[in-house]
Amino acid sequence: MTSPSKDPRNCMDTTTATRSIVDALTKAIVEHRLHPGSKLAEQKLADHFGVSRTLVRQALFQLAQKRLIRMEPARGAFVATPSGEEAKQVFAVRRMLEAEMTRNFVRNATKTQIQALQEHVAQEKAAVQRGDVAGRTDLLGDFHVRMAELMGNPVLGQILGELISRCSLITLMYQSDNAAEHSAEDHSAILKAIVAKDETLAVQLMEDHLSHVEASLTLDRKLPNSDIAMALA
Amino acid sequence: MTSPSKDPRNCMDTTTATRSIVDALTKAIVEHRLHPGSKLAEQKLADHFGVSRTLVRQALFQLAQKRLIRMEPARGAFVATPSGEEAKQVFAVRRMLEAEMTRNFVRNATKTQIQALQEHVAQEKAAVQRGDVAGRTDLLGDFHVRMAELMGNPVLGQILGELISRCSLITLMYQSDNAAEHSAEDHSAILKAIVAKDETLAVQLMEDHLSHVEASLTLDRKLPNSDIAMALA
DNA sequence: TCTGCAAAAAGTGTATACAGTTTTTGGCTT
DNA sequence: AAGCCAAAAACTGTATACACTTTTTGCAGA
Repeated sequence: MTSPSKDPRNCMDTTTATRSIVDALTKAIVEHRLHPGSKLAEQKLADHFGVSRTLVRQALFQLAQKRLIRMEPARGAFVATPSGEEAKQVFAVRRMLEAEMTRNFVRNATKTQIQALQEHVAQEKAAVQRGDVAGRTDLLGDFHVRMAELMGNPVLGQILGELISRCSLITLMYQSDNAAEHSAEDHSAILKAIVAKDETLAVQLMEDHLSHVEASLTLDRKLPNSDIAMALA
Repeated sequence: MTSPSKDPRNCMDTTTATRSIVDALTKAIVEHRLHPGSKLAEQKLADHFGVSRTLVRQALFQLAQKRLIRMEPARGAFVATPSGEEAKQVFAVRRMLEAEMTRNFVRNATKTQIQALQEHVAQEKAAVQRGDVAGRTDLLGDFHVRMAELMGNPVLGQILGELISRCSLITLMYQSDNAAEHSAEDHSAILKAIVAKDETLAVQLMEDHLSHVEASLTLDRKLPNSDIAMALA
């Protein structure tokens, strides 16, 4: 490349550049288009996004902080392969946060907010029925983030969003059967309890829901997929 | 502190370089040696740490993700000035997490773990009595992180650690009177309830403790300090 | 003296260069 | 043919270069 100065194609917004790479990679990982253990070579990503390695590296560091990838010194970045132990911890934290979140939601939610959740659940059901796997996974996770945001607590929303992203990796690695339809039903039941202002029931259903999702995984199993995938890569 | 000499040999562990900058800046912010709103010029930091701007920038991006600094496009990085609204949200999340954490701790903690916490509280009291402000602040926050780690849940520990770092900034900006001694007493009371295996009381005391810390702040006032400081900078 | 503006200085955003390390490749030995 | 070592290729880690933006400085005019 011998054109050092003016590049006519330089129309990319400055601060948005790194963020858009983070978002694209996050989406690819969460949507399971990048598998756990996959190598993320900097130059290849740079070529793909049409930027230099500098921006790719910044994005990779941020993803590492979100635990969606892991970086090994001098070896590069790989899509994370969370252990069963870590998976249990993530679910434990989610239960802590979401139980209390549900309690507060029952107490303080306005009609408009409840209506927003109802529309969301309707979308979930539609996605499940039309067999839209990608959209379904997205919506099922978004239910929880949406609830956090509706509570007017972006701090909670962001933490929960990151935990849910990690759960996306976890469910991919450890899923035994697909409990997605069941999740949509769980959400519906939780919402019904919220509408009825039954605080105790709503909290209980939320905890049960998360425990059920966790229980549907085989967290105590070996890690066959990722290790073999890496070994063969 | 003078920066270490430039070593021609590559003896610095690769991943440790950026991390050490993050840790140093985090410590400086949490220990209130860098005030909210202060400009963090990249070249100055680079000179101070004896590295290039590249590593400083990586560190700054990570600090921005931890919300300890904010980055404005083309204007640079500044120590964060969390709003009262954000402060309330952080405390709300802490209450959610730590209430449940305390409950689990009462149920599952071993004698060794309780003993570790007791030693920690003893250290707190010592620091308070000898008037060691920096060590005191550090230890008071660490009590909560230590508890999370003792539960065998590093995921929780990290999230809590980041929230507590943010609280350090918050207390600096909004503190009206110094409730540090009172915090040490609170910790002592919580621990007593844990030893007595009184789950309900321990949880209640923890919630009260956090509410008390939050209440000791004047979160609803305008932000005079930081704005003026920045305007005069 | 104060205001306005242009030039300079400083600073950020991105690309590229280069050194050191890891991985791959290819040939040589057994 | 299989295994092992050396050279090459690929890749990561850090520094530097350069374009563009913001801030400061200095001077002319009112």
